[in-house]
Amino acid sequence: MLGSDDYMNAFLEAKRYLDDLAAKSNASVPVQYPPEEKMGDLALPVGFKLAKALRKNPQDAASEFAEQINHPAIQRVEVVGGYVNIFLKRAEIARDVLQKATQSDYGAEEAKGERVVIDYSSINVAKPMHVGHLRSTILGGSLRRIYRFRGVEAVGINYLGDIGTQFGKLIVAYKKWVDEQALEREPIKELLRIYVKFHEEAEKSPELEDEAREAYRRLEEGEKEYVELWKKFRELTIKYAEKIYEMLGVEFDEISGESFYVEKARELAETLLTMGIAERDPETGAIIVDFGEWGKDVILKSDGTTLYLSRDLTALLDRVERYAPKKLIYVVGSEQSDHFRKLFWLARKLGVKEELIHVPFGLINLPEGKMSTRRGRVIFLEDVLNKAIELAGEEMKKRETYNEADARKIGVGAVNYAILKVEPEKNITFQWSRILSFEGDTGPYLQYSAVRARKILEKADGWNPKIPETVNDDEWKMIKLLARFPEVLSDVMAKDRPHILARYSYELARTFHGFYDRNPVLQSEEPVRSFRLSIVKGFYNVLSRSLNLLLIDVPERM
RNA sequence: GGGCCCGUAGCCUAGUCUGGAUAUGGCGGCGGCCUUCUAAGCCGCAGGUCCGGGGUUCGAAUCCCCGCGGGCCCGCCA
Repeated sequence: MLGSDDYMNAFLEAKRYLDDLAAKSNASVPVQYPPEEKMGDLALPVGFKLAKALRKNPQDAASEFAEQINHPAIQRVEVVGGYVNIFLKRAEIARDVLQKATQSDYGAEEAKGERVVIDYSSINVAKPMHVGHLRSTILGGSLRRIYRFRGVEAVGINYLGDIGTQFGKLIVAYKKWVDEQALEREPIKELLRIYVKFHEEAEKSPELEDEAREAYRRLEEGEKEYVELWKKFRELTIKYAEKIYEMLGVEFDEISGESFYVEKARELAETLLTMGIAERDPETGAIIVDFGEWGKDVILKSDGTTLYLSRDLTALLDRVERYAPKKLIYVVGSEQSDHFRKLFWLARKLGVKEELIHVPFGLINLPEGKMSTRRGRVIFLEDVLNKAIELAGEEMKKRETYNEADARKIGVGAVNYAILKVEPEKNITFQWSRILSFEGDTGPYLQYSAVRARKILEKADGWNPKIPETVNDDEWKMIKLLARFPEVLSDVMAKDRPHILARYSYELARTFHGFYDRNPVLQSEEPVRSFRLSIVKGFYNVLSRSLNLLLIDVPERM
């Protein structure tokens, strides 16, 4: 299993001990974290289930269960109703957790030679990136980092939409209307301009559509001039997108594209036909697949050209062959759920055994409705990022901490966190005020807590690994949260949902702000000073790692 | 008509997989806290039919069924 866990610390070991104990007693209940400090550190609602079997009331059943609890890290046990509340030995746990959480590789795992392939961003050639592209791009980029940190070789693929009839339109438009100077300055904006112009003109002169079809046909046949233009569009797009990816902190291992798979997809469609998985439509001659209750789908058009289902299937097989991954992950909008269901079904028919995961996410809409690039109802990604950076800069100037590099980190951090913290399935209505907010549950709030921590560490000249006899509630809450970091990462990988890490990071930062406010570090007497410094160090280590995994950098100052 | 997703305070949101203690936080509102490590912070107050109705269960925001509202998809676009 991915993310198996040889990462234990004393806290998680105690938790696992209780898990096993509950499992053995025929009352398998998950160990939970009690809502309040006075209810202990871990809890097992085990009494209710045992009551029937033991013919006792839940309280007595829980008491009987509690008698067998015997673990060196457990201080004491309280039975309340059907609950067994566990209180841990704070100092002992703290020593072990801090020892581990202050290591820079805390939460990482040894390389196991496993591999995953992640498909994300996958933009269309010659189209600008808008806020709608944020989710796939950031979710995928974050997952790639998380897997890699956990010792899994994640291969990030940007699978470009680089074929389709729009390229016929684009070629016609280019030859008629392109402004070379504008193309030099802002290539993608110019390509968008002529593409929009094509549609306007085609309203008046429908023969343009025929020209475009003809141009596309010649492109597919490999006419040199057209292929060169197509290559140019592709390269300009990649260059343009790379700038945005760099800003966002998103990396890829491979830039691929649908065009790579056209020929093989055609062959594959024929193969599916001979295998009896697909059939030829007697009326049109197209090759179709009957998915039963999901309906039918064309995989090879009647004119012999391929469709995205056949190309995606070919690409999937190619990825399996080249990378031999444990699983293949597609971070693609939920409107394509049916597509992936069919794609995976076909892959299974062809003997693919690897885990196939579609990570779906909802739309990003504007308050006035759906985005539409052609109608100009769209918010471009670079505009959002620039605005966020500008605003972050203004905030810094108020505090006299302004510097360009940190303003960028804060602005981008606000945007990335705003997207990553939300459960992916939900639709998001894009609102400037929300994404540009720097207070409360935001990226800058997390960054600020990290900056505060680092400032303390910079001022400290050193400390000893000492643990005082008593650990107060603020300190203890920090210890317990730090202890959970490896478990959180495992959960994220099991579900392929980075928002779990975002929520954890926020809780950690919030807890730290409270700790910071009530517990002086540098001015404290030993051994409290050293202890708190270790907590700050562990916090900084874990939070900055979490932020890194969420594509957020920690500023120097803010 | 069919399929998938979402519905938790004025707004946004966690928890739903794996049922368990008075439902998590944020924004906005009100009230406190800067002579001590950065107030992008901290503390407190107000604010809830967890969409509705049934069912299962000792126990349901969570599981099942029936509805309602919103979004997306439904063979030669991707």
